[in-house]
Amino acid sequence: MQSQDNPPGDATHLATSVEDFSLDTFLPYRLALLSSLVSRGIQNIYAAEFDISISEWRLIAILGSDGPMAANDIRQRAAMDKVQVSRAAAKLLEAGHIRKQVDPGDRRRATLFLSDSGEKIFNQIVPIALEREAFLSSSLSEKEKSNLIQLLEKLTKIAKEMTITTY
Amino acid sequence: MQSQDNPPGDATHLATSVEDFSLDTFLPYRLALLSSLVSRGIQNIYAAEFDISISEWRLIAILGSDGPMAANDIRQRAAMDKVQVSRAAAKLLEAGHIRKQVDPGDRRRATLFLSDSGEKIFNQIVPIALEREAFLSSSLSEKEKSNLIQLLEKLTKIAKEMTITTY
DNA sequence: GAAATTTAGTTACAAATGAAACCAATCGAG
DNA sequence: CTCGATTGGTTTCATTTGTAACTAAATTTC
Repeated sequence: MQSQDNPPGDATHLATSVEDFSLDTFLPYRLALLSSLVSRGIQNIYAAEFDISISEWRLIAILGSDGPMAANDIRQRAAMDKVQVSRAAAKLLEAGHIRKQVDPGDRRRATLFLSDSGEKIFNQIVPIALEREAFLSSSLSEKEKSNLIQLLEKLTKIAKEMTITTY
Repeated sequence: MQSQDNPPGDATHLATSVEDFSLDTFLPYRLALLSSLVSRGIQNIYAAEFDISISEWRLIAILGSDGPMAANDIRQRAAMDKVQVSRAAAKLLEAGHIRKQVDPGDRRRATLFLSDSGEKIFNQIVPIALEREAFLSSSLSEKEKSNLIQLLEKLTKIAKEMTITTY
């Protein structure tokens, strides 16, 4: 039984009743599907060309665009959990793409920053990332793009409220 | 150096140059962040109340809304890979939430369908899922919602083309 | 100023995931 | 027929991830 304003096959309306339910219009599923497709594509590139993972790339991206900061700041900035950050940092340190300088005032903290090779990777990856992003969103108009980011932002805000996280 | 039409702090415009680059406006990151927040929230509910994972829920959702089908059809329908489907099906079989009937014409194939307990879970979860979805998208107008689904659909189509998958 | 608490970050272990190899049934060309 | 290729699905193994426990430094409390 379909309601009047949710005609069958119209994937642009969210379902409101059990009878209407379909994964196709179920927002969490659509998001998960798209995100996994996109991430996978990107991951392959980063892994093949630079031998780094997505979370390592995130650290590089943050340190590259925002400048040096402590692991904990990265955690907040990128909504990663501390284990993720710690692991990514450990790998990047070992690979020599970042360095750490222990804060003399508080020896628990250490400021992380890109090494020369880290800078280099950042400068190389950004254009590739932007190019892929451009291609991905090539079917959208400028207006649609900004619209999308705005919508995602709204949803993210609510999703954060709904989840009890340590982020 | 910011370009004229990408003012700093305006998260609604995608970056176009290395100087502009920020994770905040990087679509793949925004998607990954939102998707992981949403999935995590949902996963907790499904796990706590029904002891099933996200992929198991997907099988139930598909079998519940589209009716019985073979594992391979589920794979296509839900853009899951065959290992995922196989594992989810194995667990659901063991838990007694689905059953399988081997196709006598082609003994490699088997049709999967919900058992009574599977039906029950489906009927219980759908309202919860829809409620959460409604809450998640409560900050969006009807128009924005349908807009969003449409945009996600466009992106998904392109993302699929960009990725060489077995899906 | 010693004991309890909090904060920053790491480590350890279990569960989830991904890639590739694998098995078994069917199809299809010669 | 029959031997190679394809299809449907499972298993194996290595890597990733998530949760919780843990260390070490700093801060607070009494």
